[in-house]
Amino acid sequence: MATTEKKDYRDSVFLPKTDFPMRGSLPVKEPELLVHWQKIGLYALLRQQAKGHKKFVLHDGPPFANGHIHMGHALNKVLKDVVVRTRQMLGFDAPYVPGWDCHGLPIEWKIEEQYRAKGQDKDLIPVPQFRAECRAYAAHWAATQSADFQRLGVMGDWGHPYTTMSFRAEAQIVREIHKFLTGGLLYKGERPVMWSVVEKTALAEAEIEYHDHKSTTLWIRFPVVAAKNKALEGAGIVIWTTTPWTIPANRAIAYGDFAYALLQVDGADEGAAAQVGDRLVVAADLVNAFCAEAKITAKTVLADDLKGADLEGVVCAHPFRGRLGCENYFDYDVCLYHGAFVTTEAGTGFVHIAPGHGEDDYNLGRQYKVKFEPTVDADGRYLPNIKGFEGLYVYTPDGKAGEANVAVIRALAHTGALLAKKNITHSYPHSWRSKAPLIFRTTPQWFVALDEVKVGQTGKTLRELALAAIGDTQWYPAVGEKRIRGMIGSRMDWCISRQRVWGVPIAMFVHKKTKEPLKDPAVLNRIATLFEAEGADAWYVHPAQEFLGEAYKADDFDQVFDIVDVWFESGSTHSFVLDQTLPNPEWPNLTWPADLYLEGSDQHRGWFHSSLLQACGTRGRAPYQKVLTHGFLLDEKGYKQSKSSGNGLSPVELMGSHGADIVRLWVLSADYSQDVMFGPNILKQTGDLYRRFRNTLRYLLGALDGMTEGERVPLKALPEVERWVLHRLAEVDASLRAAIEGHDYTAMVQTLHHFCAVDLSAFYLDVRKDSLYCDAPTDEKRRAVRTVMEALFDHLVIWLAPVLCFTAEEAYLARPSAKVQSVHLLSYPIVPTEWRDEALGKKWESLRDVRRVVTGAMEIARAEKKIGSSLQAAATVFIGPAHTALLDGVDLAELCIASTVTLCEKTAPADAFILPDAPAVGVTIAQAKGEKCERCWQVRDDVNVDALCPRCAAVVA
RNA sequence: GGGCUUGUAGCUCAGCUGGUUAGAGCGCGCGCUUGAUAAGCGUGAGGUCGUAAGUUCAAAUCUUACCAGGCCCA
Repeated sequence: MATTEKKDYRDSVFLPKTDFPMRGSLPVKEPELLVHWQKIGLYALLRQQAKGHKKFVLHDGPPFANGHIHMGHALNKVLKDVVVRTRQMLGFDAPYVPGWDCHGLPIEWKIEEQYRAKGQDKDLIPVPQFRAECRAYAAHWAATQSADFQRLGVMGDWGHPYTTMSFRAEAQIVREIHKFLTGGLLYKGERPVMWSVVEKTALAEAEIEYHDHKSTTLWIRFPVVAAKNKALEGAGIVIWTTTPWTIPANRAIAYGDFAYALLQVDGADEGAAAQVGDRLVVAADLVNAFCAEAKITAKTVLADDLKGADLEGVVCAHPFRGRLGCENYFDYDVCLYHGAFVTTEAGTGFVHIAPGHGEDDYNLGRQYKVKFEPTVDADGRYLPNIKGFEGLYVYTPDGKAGEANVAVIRALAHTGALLAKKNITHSYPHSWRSKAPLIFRTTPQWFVALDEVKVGQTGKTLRELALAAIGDTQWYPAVGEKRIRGMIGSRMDWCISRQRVWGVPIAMFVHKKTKEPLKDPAVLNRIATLFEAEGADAWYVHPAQEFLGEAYKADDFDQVFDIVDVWFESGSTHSFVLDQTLPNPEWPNLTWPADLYLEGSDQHRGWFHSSLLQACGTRGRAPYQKVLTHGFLLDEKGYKQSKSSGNGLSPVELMGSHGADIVRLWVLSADYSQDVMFGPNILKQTGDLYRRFRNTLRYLLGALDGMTEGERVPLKALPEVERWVLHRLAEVDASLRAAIEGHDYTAMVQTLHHFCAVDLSAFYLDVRKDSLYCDAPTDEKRRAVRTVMEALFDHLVIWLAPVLCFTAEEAYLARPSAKVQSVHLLSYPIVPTEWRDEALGKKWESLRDVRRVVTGAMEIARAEKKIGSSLQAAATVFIGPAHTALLDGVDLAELCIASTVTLCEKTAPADAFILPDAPAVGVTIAQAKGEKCERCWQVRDDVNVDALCPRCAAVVA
């Protein structure tokens, strides 16, 4: 009687076996691995192991110690981590010391806010106490961020990071300031800032908000007293302003790059200030608009093509020249200058310039060396030198309009200079706190000179040095160079003083009489030494005389209490972190200059910029060899992420829900040289990407169950497919190294993924299932397969380690053969040169082309219900002579996972399947004849009574 | 408003210095497998290369303008 019951040989098949789970459960597993790394002291092991290797130092740009990390931080830190890890695995000693930027306004605000919430006046709090609270606040957030960065898998010296508020850092920052002082680069100047008369303080950009504001706009003529073009003499240059109170501060007039008209008034309405016969100059395009405002009813255009050459050198009188009560204060010349910022959008095409009361005004004034004086005091009142207007308020202490505008308008009307006025409502800066309108006002500030002074013995100015240093630096992407060059080339002197509390003081003394800063090294040393011992608080705690010593009298000096711009501080991190020439360097394993700075592209204006100026001013060159920038984080639609639009995702939450490796993989699969998008869809796709990597590792782990060294087969004894895999491994290795060299990590990830998905999963691993599952463990072929699979695993796990630092570790430790405590202690494998075999590579490309025709044909047979699994198929492959040599000795059935493949060197029949790419190959599919081997599932004609093919029968026996 | 910059299938990316029907992977549809199974294999459908002009025998690739973004300034 025939057996109807099928035999079950499942237990005799060598299926993959591993404890490495298919699902990562990363939120659970990753923290365990962090503990493992901590336990073995991984960072220290890495340093120890790489001792003596060539250094690669990435100097960390310090994030601000304020608030939770966001995806932008994650992007930046993961990139840095991958750079460091890949360099380390390439054989460098790549230490990483993370740091924090701890001083600055936002932290001050938070502390002020706490006082306000308690109803206390922060101005009554002693400075050291206030600073102590700022310090505690910064320390708290640095610790929080540190935990988050570590959770991301970022490897570094977390036990010993740098901060800008450590006593050592504060002391070194003050020493760096002193270098600029003694080098003569530091000077005191005046500069307009946004000023609140209510709070009596300068405001930073972030403290300003814009609201609608009603202003009186004026059309004012300035009589021409001298001009090259004689037609202009006696005419009036008409300016337009929205801030009447700045007229007493007027020192110049700016014109633009367009045509101006000279017109003669022929008729005017009653009440018009312009008289018949008056000649006036305005932009040609604005003649009609102006005449309407000035009630000029008839005019003759005497010229309409006056250009820069006509206007250059024109000298006007101030409208208040000779005015009674002004004591000749306004008798100076008002000259015309070209200003690129002048437009014809509104007004007259002439901009009145008060260098003390506007950014453009100030710059133009500096450019043409226009003399000016302070006009308004801290309370918003005209200073006594403004004769005729002294003591009038621009804005009163409660933020209301003062008398200044009205007084100025009245005076202008009196002198006949006022041609028209009109009220407008426009967007105007206000204090975010008091909501009062702001004014531009000059205040004394400390500047670093870019052009006026030579730096040390270099014979070059700071700007020249910086521009040269830009050329000596490698910029990735290359456009970065252009960007920073433009900024350094056109920027003004560096204003490094801030009237704040939480920072490093510009600790020095200025002689009360001579106004000369004291440069005595003994004094400066005492300052730095005390800072090193007690922090910068020392400046507020110790009496001035203690710093000055016995050689000077404190009464003769003003102590400077301005603090330094935080950009100067972060621009100095290279000194107190990297500089090995300082006494007792804190991180002796670092080097100066850094090999690499890596930050977002906004840092061309920020950290790259300030570090460059700082280092050029103190050391004559850039603190970095190479600068890499990444783009900004955008949402999936390409819009910027912001709190208000709610399109941001928290990396901390993502690590809790998906895992850090997913976040890391996202970073590395995006092109970071441009802006990087992120959102739910991209997250999902990253998860899919991840699973492919994870499952590839898992399959290899399962396939290698019980693998021993003795099982390995030498290269020469390997079948061709195995040798082809090794060839691919060699190719991938070369691609990866090239990608890493060019910082093209996207290519690195894509190469790896393509290899796993296309070469391995869809081809090699699939083809070798038969041998792996069914051949005897001692079978030479199966041993060859496992030899190659072991090589695959050993390479992949290391290649993936810099990116999937958790998953790679988990997989590595899952191998019983793991030789070291962590995959991260390994270097990239050196691929044996004999693995590379170009001819074999080409051959197998062609074989896979043939395979594609067969799988295509099978798909049709499946659709026709002729076959289900590919092992039910018997394929006939029709080839031309070109393929004879290619297929010689090749087991196509095995490659195509068919039960039989018959080669036929004939023209394919009409019903054969042909792919357009491979017209020389035709395939027909029939059902395989014979019985199914119940163990290997091949359909054969030699299956025995136990439903086994001879091979399987031998293995089972 | 200025400087720099981006826009190729639903998603992430390739497409070198202009040259045949624009590629890959993922996702999606369909099918197979049920011995990688919350997996694996096969196969199919998706793009007027942001828009519009122009240069050229020929443009995703060069030029200009425009649209929509981004960074930094004003």
